[in-house]
Amino acid sequence: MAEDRRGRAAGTEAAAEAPVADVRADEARLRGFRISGASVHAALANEIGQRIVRGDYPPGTTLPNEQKWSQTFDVSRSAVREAIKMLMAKNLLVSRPKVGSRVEPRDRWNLLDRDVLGWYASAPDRLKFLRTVQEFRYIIEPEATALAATRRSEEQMAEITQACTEMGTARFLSERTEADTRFHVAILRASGNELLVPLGVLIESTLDNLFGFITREVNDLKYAQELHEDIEKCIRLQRPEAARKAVRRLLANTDEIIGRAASR
Amino acid sequence: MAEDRRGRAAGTEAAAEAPVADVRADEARLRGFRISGASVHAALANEIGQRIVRGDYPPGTTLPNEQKWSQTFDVSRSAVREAIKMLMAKNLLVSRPKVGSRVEPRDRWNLLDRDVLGWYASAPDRLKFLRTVQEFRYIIEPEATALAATRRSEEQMAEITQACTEMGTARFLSERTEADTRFHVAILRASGNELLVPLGVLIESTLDNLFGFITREVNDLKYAQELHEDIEKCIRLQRPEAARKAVRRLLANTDEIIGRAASR
DNA sequence: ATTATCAGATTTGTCTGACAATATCTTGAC
DNA sequence: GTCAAGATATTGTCAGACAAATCTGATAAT
Repeated sequence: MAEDRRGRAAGTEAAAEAPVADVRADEARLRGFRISGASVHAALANEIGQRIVRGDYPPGTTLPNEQKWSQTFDVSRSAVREAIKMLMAKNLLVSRPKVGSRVEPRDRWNLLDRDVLGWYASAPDRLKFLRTVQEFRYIIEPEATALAATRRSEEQMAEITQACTEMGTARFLSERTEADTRFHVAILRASGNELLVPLGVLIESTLDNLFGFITREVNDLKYAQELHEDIEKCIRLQRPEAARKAVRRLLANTDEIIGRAASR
Repeated sequence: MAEDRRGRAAGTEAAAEAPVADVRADEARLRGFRISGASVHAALANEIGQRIVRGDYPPGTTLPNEQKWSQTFDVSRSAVREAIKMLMAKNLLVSRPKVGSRVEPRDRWNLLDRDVLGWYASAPDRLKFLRTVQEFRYIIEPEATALAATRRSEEQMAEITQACTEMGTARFLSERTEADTRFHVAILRASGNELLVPLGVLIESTLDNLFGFITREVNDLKYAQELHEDIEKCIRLQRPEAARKAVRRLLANTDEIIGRAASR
């Protein structure tokens, strides 16, 4: 039901023979994304972005040209172009006339972008990724929380407190994870430094990745909840130094969970 | 000259009369960007993005529709769409059929993106921006440098050293600033944590903004150079704690320069 | 009176086909 | 061998059409 679409441009001739199976698979993958509600260009950006981050097209190489993509996925060139523009906006590639779209060196990628981080997180070695994020959190979160302890407004405090209690009363793990994320992001917002807020994607990514690991021990959840409440209390009482330490304890706990997952 | 832009919700007919002059001005501005080498969609993304960050279209409001942009700037709808897709990729807006493109809340913006940061930096209050970035650097750079001191490879060390010496021998301020940026970014790379690298844009932004302030005192440059060399030495000798302190001294010096500029 | 359903209108989404601009590569002249 | 001019491939830009989604308001049913 999908193969009949291929009718359009059998192209010149060469590409038509060999990659038939591949093309089928590509289409299937794209359809798979599309039915998940996204538009064509979004699904394309997702697919191509994932391939780049995954390493299918290493930095410095040029991607297939627009017409090729358009044939491969049986979509219009406009859709391909819009997808590529999105990836350009994330610094994954640059494109110039006649030369095509070249993958940028990794250290230019906008790794702290939600999508890019998502593609990056789905890389083969998740544990390594998690450890990198955790190291980053060790740098950011204690200081951000200390700032929050001194600068938070009452509204911000209320958000933090609410997220914390909702973590405790959540009845599903998904619900709890959502509140957990909200808790940490609220702290970043309360830090009073706008530049810290975008780093919330890192926390989101960590917790989403961790999602598969936890659930096991009830005691773990209980202890983690205590650690969160400690942090909430430090911010409420405006104790920056204590807040720093409380956050470090929580991160250490998270590290431990990751470590246990790694040794399984 | 900003209040007349507010023609938006004038709705169906009112908007047609008044903004004739504006349209001219808009076109002129766009041409101005275009002759600076960029493509149409890039120039458009720049213009619209800047307007959003500047606050012309506050979060939650709906932008003019695609046809309106296309008329205003006398470009094709495709170009507008590609520009908007770029801004979507930076989380500045979301667009849905029939409802239009809505500006996202500020805390969803990808503030650590190079372009967004650039637009943000050109806001009315540069000093405030600089102070925010500096606070962020205080959090990140000492730790990143400490990590670099323990983990740097020989190649990475060479890069750092080279950038440092080139800072010293630079004959133009622009050259020096470039080497300065390269120095700090090399340290981030050497930290061994990939997530730190994208934060280089912050340093780049700071130094670019500072560009207008310095030059004055030769002694300042000399002292700053010493501070950089201290950092280089700490990394070379693998002294993380000393590196942390050296970076804090440099940041304090930068703060002082900013403070002096502020009081003028 | 409130809710449910449907028709119409508006805006983005997608496709198509054409031509322009640009950079690379090739060919030819010197 | 070097340099210049042209061929060529690829993105950039444009115009116009239709599809899909969703908001609005009107009408009908409970």
